[in-house]
Amino acid sequence: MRVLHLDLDAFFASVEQRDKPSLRGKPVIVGGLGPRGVVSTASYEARVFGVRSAMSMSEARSRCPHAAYLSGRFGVYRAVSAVVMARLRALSPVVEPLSLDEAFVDLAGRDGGVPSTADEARALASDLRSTIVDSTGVTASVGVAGSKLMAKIASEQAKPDGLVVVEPGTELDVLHPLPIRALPGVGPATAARLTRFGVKTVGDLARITESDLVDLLGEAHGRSLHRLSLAHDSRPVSAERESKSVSVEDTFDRDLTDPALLAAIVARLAERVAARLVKAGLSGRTITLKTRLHDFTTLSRSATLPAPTDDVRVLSRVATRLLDDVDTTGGVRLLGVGVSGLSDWVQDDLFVADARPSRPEVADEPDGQVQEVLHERRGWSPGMDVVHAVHGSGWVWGSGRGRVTVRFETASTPPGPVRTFAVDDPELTPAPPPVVPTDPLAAA
DNA sequence: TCTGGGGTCCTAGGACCC
DNA sequence: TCTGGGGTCCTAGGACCC
Repeated sequence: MRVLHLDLDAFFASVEQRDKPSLRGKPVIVGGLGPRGVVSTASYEARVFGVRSAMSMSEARSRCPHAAYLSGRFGVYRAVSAVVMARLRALSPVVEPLSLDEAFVDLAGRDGGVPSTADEARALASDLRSTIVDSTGVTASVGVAGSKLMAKIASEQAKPDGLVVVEPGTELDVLHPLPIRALPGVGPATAARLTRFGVKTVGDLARITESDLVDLLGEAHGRSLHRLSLAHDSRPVSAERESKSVSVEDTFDRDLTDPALLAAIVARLAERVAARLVKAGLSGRTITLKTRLHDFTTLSRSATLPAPTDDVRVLSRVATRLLDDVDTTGGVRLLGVGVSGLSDWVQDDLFVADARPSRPEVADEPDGQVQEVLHERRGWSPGMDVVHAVHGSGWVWGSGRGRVTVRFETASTPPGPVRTFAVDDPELTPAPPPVVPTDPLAAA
């Protein structure tokens, strides 16, 4: 019983009820209040009416018109969460937060070590729950078990405001009667597939061979679900996990079509991403533009730079250029900009067009590094304007490993063809920066 | 007035390299 | 002019989680 899982009950709604006594005992729904909002958290009083997380606000309003609807105060939630996480770290230094309201704790890192009896585990978890409600005013449900899987399932069963300890040897008794959706990694699509094969419970799943499951769900998913169905779970609780991507996105109240407006929004999203990268001391190589169209189809377009950046000009340039590859004429409901391939350093000023390679020329590079040196000398990066002796003018679409991809534009047939060159192609040279258009958002 | 925003992980195909 | 296989990088999409 070395893993503890804690989950704050209806967290956002509980904080609101804590801070505003008139909301206590009443249905409270926190989420987006705009025309396209969804429910983030529903209090237990609201769940009685069938209101659930991720439900559209319009549906929530029709199910529970008398509820209090709130947009949420994330600064407050973060502060409450920090108090809770501190309490957990006081228990054991090995704490893995999953979100503001949830975390695993490895009790092996605790002073007294892993609790050896169920009674000891119960006493420990019970103290923790009291401490949390006393220090934050919100209740928590806790599960204690031998693995992450079982601890999480236990806390789910403990909800709300409860405690469940899974004793060693009883795992399959707890697990096998549950519906497959109880397993982490079984969402609507996987559940539908499995149901077609007559698999409804975790016990049913456990009777399928690993190779059949791999055939059905793919290598990684099949193997992992097979193990989980047998309560085999050796995933460690990991305190420090580095982030792999940073992104921002906005859904609009109505679909947008004006290309200049869309471009200005993308530039603004890029600014927000850049600000977050800078604040976190991160930079990234791959820039992704996400577009959700009027019919909810979602597209992504990405470009990878030769080296990481956190420069707002580069991010903005590349992201707006990626938008050119998307047909937005039918209307766009969401735009997003993300950065991945993160490092905790920035290669200074390498891609700034007007401050380009005053880079030291490296002599005597070993063969394996020649390509990288070419990258640095040329400084090709997506978004940069270029001229090619044969194909005319265009802009850099992507680059990597000794090649650079260029999209050529012509006045008559935008967008023009995409062609790939060696990074050191002498026919390919940087073009002067284009005239910056005025910001349509300023006018709007 | 169906369907947010922030993430993670996986797959598959093509390019490229050995 | 005949056939491979493995490995990495990149892109796009999808499932899933809170």
